[in-house]
Amino acid sequence: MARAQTLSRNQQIVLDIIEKAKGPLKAYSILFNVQKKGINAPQQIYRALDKLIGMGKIHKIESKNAFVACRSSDCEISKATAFSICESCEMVDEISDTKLSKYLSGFNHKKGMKFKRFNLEFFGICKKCKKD
Amino acid sequence: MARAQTLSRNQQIVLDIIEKAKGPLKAYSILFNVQKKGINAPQQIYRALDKLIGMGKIHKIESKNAFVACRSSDCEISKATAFSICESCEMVDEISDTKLSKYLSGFNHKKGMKFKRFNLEFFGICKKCKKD
DNA sequence: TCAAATATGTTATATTATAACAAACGTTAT
DNA sequence: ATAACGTTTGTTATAATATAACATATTTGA
Ligand SMILES: [Zn+2]
Ligand SMILES: [Zn+2]
Ligand SMILES: [Zn+2]
Ligand SMILES: [Zn+2]
Repeated sequence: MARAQTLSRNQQIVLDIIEKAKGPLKAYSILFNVQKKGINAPQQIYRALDKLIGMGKIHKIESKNAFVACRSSDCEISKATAFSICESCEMVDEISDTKLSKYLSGFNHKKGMKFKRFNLEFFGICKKCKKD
Repeated sequence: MARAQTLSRNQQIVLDIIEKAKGPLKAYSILFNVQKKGINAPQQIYRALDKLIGMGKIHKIESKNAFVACRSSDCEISKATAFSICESCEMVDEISDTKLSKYLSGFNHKKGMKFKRFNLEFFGICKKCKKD
C-alpha cells in the first residue's frame, strides 16, 4: 500500500527543491543542487522523482524532460494534467480548469479505447515575454 | 523558404522507415535500420527527424521519445496534435477529431497567454490488449 | 521480534540528443 | 558557365538523460 503522506528523506529533499524552484527543474540540475546534502548519484534523484510522481506531488513536463511541483491540490493521482508552457522563457504553469479536465476525461476514442489518463501541453509566449 | 514537398535523400529514407513501421520508432532504432543505406551517425537521423517534424510529416511522441508518421493529411504544420497511447502494447494512434481540435485551439489561459500550439497524449489499454 | 517491503548507497552502463567543422550539393542570378 | 548562397551531408566527439544491478540499511506491521 502506498503511504499517502510520509515522505522519505531523499523524497523530501527532492520535493523541497522542486517546490522552491520558480520553474521546471531537470533531474541533473536537482542532483547538482543536493550534493551538499549527501546525494551523489542520479539513481537517487530518479527514484525520488518516480515516487513523487506516483504520489502526484510533482509532474513531469514531457516535452522538456523537467519536473514541476503540483499546485493543484486535487490531483493526488496525476491522471489528468495540463500545462501552459512559454516557448521563450520556459515558464510552466499548471492549468487547473474543471471544464477542460471534464471535457478531456470524458473524451473517448472512436476505436474503442477507454482512457485512464492524459497529459496536455500548450505552447505559446507568456504575457511577460510578450512585453519585451 | 521551406520547400513544402521535396524531401532530401536522408529525409526520404527516414520517413520511409517511419511510415512502414506499425508503431512509434526511436531515433536509434531508425539509425540501426538504415546503416545498410550508408547512414552511420545519430546526427543524420536527428537532422532528418527535425525537418520532417517541421514539415508535419511525422510527430514526436514526447512521453516515449519516439516518432510516428502523420496520418492526418491536414496537419501540415503540426500545431495541434493528439494521440492515443496503449500502455500495454505501446501502440500509438493519432487522434483526428475536429471538435476536440477546435475546443483545444480555442482554449486560452486565464493568465492571458495565447496558445500557438498544443500536444495531447491520452493513455489507456487498447481494445486488442484488453482481450488478452 | 522477525519477515517483508521500502529506501538507500554505489558503480557501471545504456539511451537520447547536440556541438562543431568540413565537404558536397542544388538553386538562382549574373 | 560560374560565382554566391543556402541546404544537406558526413564525421568525430561529447553532452544530457535515464536505467541496471547489487549490496546494505531502515521502516513497517503481523
Ligand atoms: Zn497537479
Ligand atoms: Zn515567457
Ligand atoms: Zn498529424
Ligand atoms: Zn495495446
